Amino acid sequence: MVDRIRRIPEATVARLPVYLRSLAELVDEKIATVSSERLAEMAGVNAAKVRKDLSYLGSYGTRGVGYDVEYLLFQMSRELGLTHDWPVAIVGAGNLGQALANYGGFTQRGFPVAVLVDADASKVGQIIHGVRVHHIDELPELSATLGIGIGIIATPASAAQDVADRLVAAGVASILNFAPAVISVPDGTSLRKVDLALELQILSFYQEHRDLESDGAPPHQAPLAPG
Amino acid sequence: MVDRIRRIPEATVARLPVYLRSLAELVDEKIATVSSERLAEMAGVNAAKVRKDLSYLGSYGTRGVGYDVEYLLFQMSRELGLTHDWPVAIVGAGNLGQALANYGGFTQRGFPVAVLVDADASKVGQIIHGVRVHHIDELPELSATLGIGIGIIATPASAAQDVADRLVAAGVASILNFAPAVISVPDGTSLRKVDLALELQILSFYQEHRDLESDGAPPHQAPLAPG
DNA sequence: GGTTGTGAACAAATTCACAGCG
DNA sequence: CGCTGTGAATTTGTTCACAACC
Repeated sequence: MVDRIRRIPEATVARLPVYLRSLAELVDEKIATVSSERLAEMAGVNAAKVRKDLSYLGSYGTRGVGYDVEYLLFQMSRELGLTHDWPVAIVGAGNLGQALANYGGFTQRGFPVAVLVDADASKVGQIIHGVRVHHIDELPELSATLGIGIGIIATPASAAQDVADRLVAAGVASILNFAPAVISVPDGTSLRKVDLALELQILSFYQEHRDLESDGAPPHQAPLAPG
Repeated sequence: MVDRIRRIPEATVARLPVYLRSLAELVDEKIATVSSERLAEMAGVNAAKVRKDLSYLGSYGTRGVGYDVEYLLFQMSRELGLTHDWPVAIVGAGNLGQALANYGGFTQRGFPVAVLVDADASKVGQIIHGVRVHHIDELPELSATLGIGIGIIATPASAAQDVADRLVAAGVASILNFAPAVISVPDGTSLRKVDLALELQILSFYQEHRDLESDGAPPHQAPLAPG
């Protein structure tokens, strides 16, 4: 495979972290090699998809043998940009923001919560789960000083667009939005959304339509969001 | 359009709640009619997609005019199964579970948190944000008594599969999994996943690859997860 | 023999473009 | 005339099936 213009499909990018997690488990179990079949089982997809996905990263497998777990883990980490930490800022120190600040999974996976930010002056100065709350007006300085690469919006929907604008203005180029609102960002800014109630509404649809269908509707299997 | 065998594509189902939210905003603003163009703008998609999506629900628009907001809202609610409440059980009364129990957005959108469930006996009996914690062994009775339709897994990854099995055994047919683990459920059970760290890892990829591409890579625009 | 890597076939989703209708 | 509804075209994603290779 020629090494040029390897644009990785969005659907594949969305699955790479799942493979990564599976590989990390294999490392823990001291397993040195893994087949696409085994990896597929762990990731909850099929083997052809695993092979196709991994092929976008390069030819890192060995025919007749499988993939070297550690080597593949390293290559994938590199491709995902996970060889260094990405400090994040959480905007909104309410219930959700506080819970996220306390969620160990972020730091553990290389996304230390460097700062909490809120518009409410009475919250500023508090230390929540070891993270200091700053006023949102300080975002530009904080962003530069702490090297914030990712902003998490955990505010009410009504504030979300304004917060997004401020994050962008502060130089934060990646945003994860938990507010139940559609927000828009300029080209060059990455945006993903997590809408909790929306997920339940989707489940509601499939529950409501369960065995209403006469003929072999597949049970609902949510794939990972592309992107 | 004949009314038979209207199977709605997964990608469409995943967008319906976004349209629903937009319609609710229009109702608040006392706006009676809306064009696909306007709705598209609010939902952050394009107009052709809105029209195609809505066409799966039926022919509810009027050519030359647009869609009646209230009528469309009603039809969509009905299709999504949101004309009645869906009580949910949250499994795992740790940080995340408690935060979710306290998240007003669920109840407000028709998903009241009826019960928190945990394996830790010392947590049982506590009232967290108005919700009583029960032992996980009580799941079958709770499920039946409270009419639980949806279970939310907010446990560590290591417990997730076991919890899923217990939910299924208790008759809960829809599961939303927050644990960073792949879980499998039998046919007939709906499953969706929200993996917080995974979203950040995807953002990391696009941040790492920003303007590495020579020629017109589109900026990352995360669509909604199909399903 | 066993497993990868990948073209080719297939399926799903998106977008175009315009006929149809109010 | 304006906007919906939808076939057709296009793009994106998945799966198949097998040649290539260890």
